[in-house]
Amino acid sequence: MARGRQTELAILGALSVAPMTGYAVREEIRQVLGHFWSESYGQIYPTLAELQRNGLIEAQQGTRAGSSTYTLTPAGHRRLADLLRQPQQPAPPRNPLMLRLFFGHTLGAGACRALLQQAKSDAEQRLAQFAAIRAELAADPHTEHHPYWLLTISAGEHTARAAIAWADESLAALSQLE
Amino acid sequence: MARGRQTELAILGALSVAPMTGYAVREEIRQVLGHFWSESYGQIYPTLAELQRNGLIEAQQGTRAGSSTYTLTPAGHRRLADLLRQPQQPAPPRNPLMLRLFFGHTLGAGACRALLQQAKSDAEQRLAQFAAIRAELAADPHTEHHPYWLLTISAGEHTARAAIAWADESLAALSQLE
DNA sequence: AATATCATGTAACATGTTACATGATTGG
DNA sequence: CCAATCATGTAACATGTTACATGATATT
Repeated sequence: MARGRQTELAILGALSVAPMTGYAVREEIRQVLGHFWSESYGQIYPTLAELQRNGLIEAQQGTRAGSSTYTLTPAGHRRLADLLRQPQQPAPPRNPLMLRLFFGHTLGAGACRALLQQAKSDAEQRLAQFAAIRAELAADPHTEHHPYWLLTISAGEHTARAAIAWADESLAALSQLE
Repeated sequence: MARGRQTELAILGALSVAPMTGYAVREEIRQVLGHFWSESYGQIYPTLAELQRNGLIEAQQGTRAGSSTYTLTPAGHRRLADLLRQPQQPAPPRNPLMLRLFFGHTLGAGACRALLQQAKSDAEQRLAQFAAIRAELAADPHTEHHPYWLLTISAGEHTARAAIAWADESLAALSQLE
């Protein structure tokens, strides 16, 4: 019980933007928060049930038979504000790319180059996706949320550009090694 | 069984640098890989036992009664090289800071500013730590590993600098909002 | 002698994904 | 009518942390 506060926060947050079904919560998180968050059905449905039991959300009849659209109650809004204010527990870092490069001597210079090139092209793809999201946001401005959503996109862009610069530098350094 | 390949990889990698006890493996990962990896005792000791059963590592009598120093066997070296070559399963992203900023409208501009300032000062501290690690590495160069270890430090530095620039930009943007 | 650090190990708990089962509705 | 998508839910599995129990050795 007491499903992860993080999951609770993500779900209450999604429902604070608009009422929706569990399925839609998952899609929303995948498509909108996808660059920095994720939740699976195995987390979402049990958490929705618990939130409802605790009176933080209410179910309305959805557009289909057997489907429910959930809405935040006033208590749910308060709970969301409360969770947002609690300190983030920093997830222990686990970066599989760095773990491999750290043992680059054993892995070999060629394989390291391949990893770096992959990392660079991943970052470039992310940059393109962020550009697309920016365009979407500009077309349909959710006034209150807009500036904050731009903040998170900007973070993704800064990180991606840093990754590209680092990969270029590192590829050059590896070339010099031979 | 079949403890996470990631954990296996981290432990075999640590032992490939030098033979050591389980306790030392944990310390090594905390202090040397700490910026991009972590393992707990609950993972390390069972994994060491399994690696030994599978003949990938060997135990020697440690300096103390009841303690074991583990060394890679030739099979262990092959296994490490094999694991390093396998594709990284990308851990689903979970960035609690971004999750909070995304709901910044509900959280409030003041609290967002505090989060950004904290993020900036964290990044500055990381930069200082990386500078210290660079100095240490320069004093005692592990010839073969050296260039690869620098790669991972450089990644941390690029990321930290990007975080600082992003935080500054975002703080300015939030100020304009009022 | 007391305290800190080195060292091993596990049980209880927390968290999270995957794969499956099930069925309604929509669009071609 | 058939396929894709919407929708709910759970059981089995995988992963990982925390807290505790235990004791040896080093340091002061």
